[in-house]
Amino acid sequence: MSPTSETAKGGRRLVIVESPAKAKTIKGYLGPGYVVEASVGHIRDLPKVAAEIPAKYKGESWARLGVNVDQDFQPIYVVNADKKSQVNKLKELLAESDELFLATDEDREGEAIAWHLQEVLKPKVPVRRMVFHEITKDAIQAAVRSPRELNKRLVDAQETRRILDRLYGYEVSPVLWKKVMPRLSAGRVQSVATRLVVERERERIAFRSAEYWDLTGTFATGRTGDATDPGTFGARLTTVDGRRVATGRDFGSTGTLKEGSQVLHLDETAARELAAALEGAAFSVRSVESKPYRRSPYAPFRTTTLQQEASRKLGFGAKSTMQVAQKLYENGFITYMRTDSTTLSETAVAAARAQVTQLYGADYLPEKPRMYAGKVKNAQEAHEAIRPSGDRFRTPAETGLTGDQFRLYELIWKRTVASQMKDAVGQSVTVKTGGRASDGRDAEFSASGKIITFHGFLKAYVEGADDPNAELDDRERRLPQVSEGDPLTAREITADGHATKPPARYTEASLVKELEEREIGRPSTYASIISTILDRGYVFKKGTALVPSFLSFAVVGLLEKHFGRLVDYDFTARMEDDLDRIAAGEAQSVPWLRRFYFGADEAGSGAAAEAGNGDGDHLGGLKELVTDLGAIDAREVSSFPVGNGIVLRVGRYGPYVERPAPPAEEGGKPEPGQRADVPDDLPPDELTVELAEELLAKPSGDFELGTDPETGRKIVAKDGRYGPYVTEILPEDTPKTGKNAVKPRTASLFKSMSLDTVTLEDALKLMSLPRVVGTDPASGEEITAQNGRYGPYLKKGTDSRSLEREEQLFTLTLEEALEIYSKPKQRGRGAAKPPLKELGTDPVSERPVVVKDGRFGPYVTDGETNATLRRDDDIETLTPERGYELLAEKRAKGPAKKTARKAPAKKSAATAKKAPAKKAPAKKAAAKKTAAKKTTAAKKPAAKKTTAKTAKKAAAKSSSAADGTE
DNA sequence: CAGTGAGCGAGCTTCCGCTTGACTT
Repeated sequence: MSPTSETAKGGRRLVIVESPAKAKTIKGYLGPGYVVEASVGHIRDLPKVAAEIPAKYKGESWARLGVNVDQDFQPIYVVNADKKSQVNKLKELLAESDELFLATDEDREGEAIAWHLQEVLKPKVPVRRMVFHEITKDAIQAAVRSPRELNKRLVDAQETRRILDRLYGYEVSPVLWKKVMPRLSAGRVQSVATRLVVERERERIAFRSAEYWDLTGTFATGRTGDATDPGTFGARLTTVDGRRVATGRDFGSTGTLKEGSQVLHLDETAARELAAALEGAAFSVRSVESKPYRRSPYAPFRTTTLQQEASRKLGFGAKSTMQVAQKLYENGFITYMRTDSTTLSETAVAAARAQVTQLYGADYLPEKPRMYAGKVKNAQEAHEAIRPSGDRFRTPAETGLTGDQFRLYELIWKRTVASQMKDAVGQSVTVKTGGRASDGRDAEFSASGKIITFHGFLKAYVEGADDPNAELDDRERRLPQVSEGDPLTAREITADGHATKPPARYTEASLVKELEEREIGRPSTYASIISTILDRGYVFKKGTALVPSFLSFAVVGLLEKHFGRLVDYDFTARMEDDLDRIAAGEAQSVPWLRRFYFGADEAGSGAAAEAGNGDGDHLGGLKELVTDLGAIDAREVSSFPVGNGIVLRVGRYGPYVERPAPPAEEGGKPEPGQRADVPDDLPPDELTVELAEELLAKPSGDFELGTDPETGRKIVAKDGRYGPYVTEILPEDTPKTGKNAVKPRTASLFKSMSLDTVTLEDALKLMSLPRVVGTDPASGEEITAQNGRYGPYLKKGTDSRSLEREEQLFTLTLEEALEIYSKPKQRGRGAAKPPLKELGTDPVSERPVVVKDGRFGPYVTDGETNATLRRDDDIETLTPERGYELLAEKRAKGPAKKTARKAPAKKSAATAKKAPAKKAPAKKAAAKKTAAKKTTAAKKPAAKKTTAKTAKKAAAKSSSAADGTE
């Protein structure tokens, strides 16, 4: 039953694959009668943001998660916004078809995509599941002939994974917003990736270097060198009086020899003395040892190895490697680039072998094709290895490619061809030579060389190495032809000093490699994992190295301490095992999720046994961990001792060092202590006590403006929490506490001024504020002009009036001031402003509805209920109906939310009232500074949010403090 | 992380895995 005979019957089939490029290729293999279209990846998912949650679930407590945790973790699926048009297209095509083939990838995600397609398209025609692992005509036609059923268990496993990731991400991230900084994130993959980078940095910080010395000698045979025999060779000192000389490997991370080590540790003096004593000594060859050398080619590329090699050889980052590969794939030059398989199809093997014979000759071709078994533990092998496409590989020159695409193609081509070539073989030789020093000590030197007699695959491809020294591995090194007993002359013997080095930082490529080995992440996500941790500010790049920020130390520290199980390196691996059992029908999704989320209280229950990833009797669920946050001390998780009593703290505006002030006297207010900003890009292992002292001694970012001629004090301009300001430096002996405390005069810059242009004159003028404008003849009260939180204002006793312009602080006359005071106080600029739009009368409250502009942007109000416009709403096009709808929504959820929130806050009712007062100050300046520091998008909302969280935190803190004293 | 004087509506951030264009700079 060939496809063509089916066509003759007039049946029309719709085949859906994941990728458009794949659809194009397959179309050619199936011919007429088949319509091949792509789903373009997943088409449905849990709602990502609040706006995507269907209205009917909006009031539910779990709606935020998109998963009904109270009812068997029922997920809410919505068609992805960017896939709606594609889904419609598929629906139309299906309407004209007699049969549907779901030909998505044969792995967990692919099976799920097929299931979602079936759910969304609701086909009325027969549905078949069709799978293939290579895109060749034979494979595709065979796949069409032998379809199978959808594997619902595999879909269950995927859904379980999806829900777990959602619960983890959307429950733990908010903990970070509350305890560290808004907009941060946590997730099964990114948090472990960040932890790896942080732990490596911790090792580097703890590392103590060791210095050790040895000798290098140049030995001559007495013969003149030629092409096959160099005549001389270099060798390194290995033993003295039979005792091995220490090398880097003999030292631990503490800078001392490893426990129980018997090796000889030479320092500079000892090395130089020995070198001198060996001068003129007679040497001879003690042994010549020859071993066969054999090396097999590397497996063809999969995603991670491609990323590693492109990084080492071409200097590409993971993201650009994938972008270039995507182009090559789309234009038909290579097979699919997101794969965990190293398997080549039969066609590919044949093509590679043909090319080996053609380019290198039959001598380089092994008798049988080489097979590469998958080394990746959780590999799903839905695709082939990454290789040149087609049944005949185009040489790089034949492709007509240029630039990065050419270079990446060449790399892939070489690696693929080399993978079907013979081993490289040769001999490795070790020559030992010894002599007696003038002081009687015996010194032995060793040299090793390698001769390759048959290059095999090395003709085509040599793998790059992260460590440049290791790259020499594949190179030849010839030693002179010597035999035991041959006399040698030591031409030169030099003492060399070495130091042990801390473990290297991860690069993008080595981190991806580590993640793959630990079964964390998938080929389609490796590049984006890097992007995520870079975007969040958890790591930054210094050259190719990934350096963790202090922020990541705080975040990882918190997660390790309070969510240890979730950032365990084996968490994902265990999850994979459990998912496999779900896919095999040996375990159930719901009990597994229940145990993860609600914990397992009933010991030995079926659920506990099935989840299988805990060790204790009682396993606290995620929900419990994120509900009770009292145990997480925000200050503690963001503080790290540096030494000398100095603490590094991660603040909302970046890292800073602090030397806490001495404890406050009885009843006195604690002093803030001495602080200094730490550059955002300072690698944590470079923050020494010395550097911290230096930073504290010379606060960074100060602009010295000069000296106040009247007081002799230094005047500086700084960037503070509330924006740029000027202040004076008080003499060291000024009392800062107690009764006679003197505070420095400070003043915010006017908006027209900037830190780098402000002059001493400006500063002195600003610091002269508040200015006495005059006395109100009516009351005898003094009227002053000053600059405050809300801008310039006049003050008379407790009565204040805002001024329009900052300059008025200096120019306003008493008459003008009295004029202002003669008018009633104008409250709030919003009140004076006319509404942005009038919408008519609300059907429920029967009040006029208008759109106003407020602190949080435009909102609709009927004078009683207020509702902020949503992201998609536009003032211009907003209809009255939409306005009523927003108000109705707000009325519906308003009271429910209030009671829900009040319940846990009972204890702190008294302190909670104070919070709003504290809330305001940080607002304006926080916005400014955040905007200045962060270059990423969406600055304003982030800064505004800070306010609320800070206030809440303050309230929470004071309440817990109060609890403590009871 | 400076220190001041009012009053006003919250809503959103975030996960991992599949896939590409459609957007704007």
